[in-house]
Amino acid sequence: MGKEVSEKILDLAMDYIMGRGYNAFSYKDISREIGIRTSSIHYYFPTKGDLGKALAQRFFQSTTEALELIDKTTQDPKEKIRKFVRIFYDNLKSGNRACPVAMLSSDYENLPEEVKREVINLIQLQETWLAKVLESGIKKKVFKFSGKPNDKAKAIFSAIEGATIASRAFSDPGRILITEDLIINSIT
Amino acid sequence: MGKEVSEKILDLAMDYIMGRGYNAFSYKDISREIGIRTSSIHYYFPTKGDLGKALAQRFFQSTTEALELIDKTTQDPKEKIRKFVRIFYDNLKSGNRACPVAMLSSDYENLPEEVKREVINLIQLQETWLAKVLESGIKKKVFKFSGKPNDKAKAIFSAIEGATIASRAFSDPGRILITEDLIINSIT
DNA sequence: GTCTATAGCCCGATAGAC
DNA sequence: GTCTATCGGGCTATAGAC
Repeated sequence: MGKEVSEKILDLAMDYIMGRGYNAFSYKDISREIGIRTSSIHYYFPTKGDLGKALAQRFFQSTTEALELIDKTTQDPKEKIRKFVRIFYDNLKSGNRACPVAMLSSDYENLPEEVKREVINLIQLQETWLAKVLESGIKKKVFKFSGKPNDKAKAIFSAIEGATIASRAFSDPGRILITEDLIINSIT
Repeated sequence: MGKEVSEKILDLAMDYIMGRGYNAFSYKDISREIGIRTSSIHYYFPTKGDLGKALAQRFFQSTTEALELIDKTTQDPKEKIRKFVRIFYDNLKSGNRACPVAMLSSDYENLPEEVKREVINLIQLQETWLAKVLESGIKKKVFKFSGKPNDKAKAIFSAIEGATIASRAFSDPGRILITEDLIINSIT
């Protein structure tokens, strides 16, 4: 049994967003690759905002699971952060795709309202997780920094997002790794 | 004597790029604000690529001068980096504008060739300057880090760019300041 | 240098047949 | 569910009058 059409649409839209951004792909791009007409895509996702929202929500789900997996398999806070960064690195290595949150954030002003809301949720999910890891690292005395874990989490996430954008633009995934060093150095 | 029309066009285009991005403003947006027709803008900048290129080159010039000013008025490497970050912070405070390089980088795939080239130049200009500051900081023993200054410069610039994107999207310039802390902590 | 007018393209979206 | 056909709008860009 093949994949549902709506799933194929979401997969392709995700690739386009990670590679070019939300406003740089069209229903036509997707229709061409799937082999159906643009009007058929509107059957599944009446507006592009609907598509963006569905896609962001699906990504929220898979990100939640990825973070839970890290928590389940790793205790050391420093190692958790390394695994977190690894996700972004792998996306860049395989297909030069930036984090969808970074792409959506840099296009934030031009997004439909319903998509904006999902972007906020995605950032909060990841920054909250990072803050929790930082706190546990402080408690275990493997991390050392001044300031609130929450603020540190914001700075770390921004740094990773910036690195994915530069990495993708210049096809240089190595930028993620040197950013990982910067982050680890700043909290140990 | 008023400003040249071509200067007004460049000023407005710069504001739009810093606020929305290169592909999210049109000749019509600019024509509306200046009070001339779009065809008149084509008289000064035949294609949008010409406009983007001219604008990036003008920004290269002003950035060069800003960096020279820092070098002339500041000796302490740490203080140089603080002044560098301050530039991005001020742009966000006054008008919620992100660094044009960050905006252009995140839209990189969708830029005309001639603009892409200028973006590369702009990044190199700033990363080279940062690397120089880092080296002098190492020599003066006010900085301490492993790895190449060049790589550290890339990571620092990416982090700042990411912070400006998040700051602008969520109207929270404070993100720049916590990123400044992260950077300073990672090299001292 | 600025205008009017328009070409040519792409976009998201809808109506209605099958 | 998928199609054809089309609408209304946006965009960059050009031709040619003044």
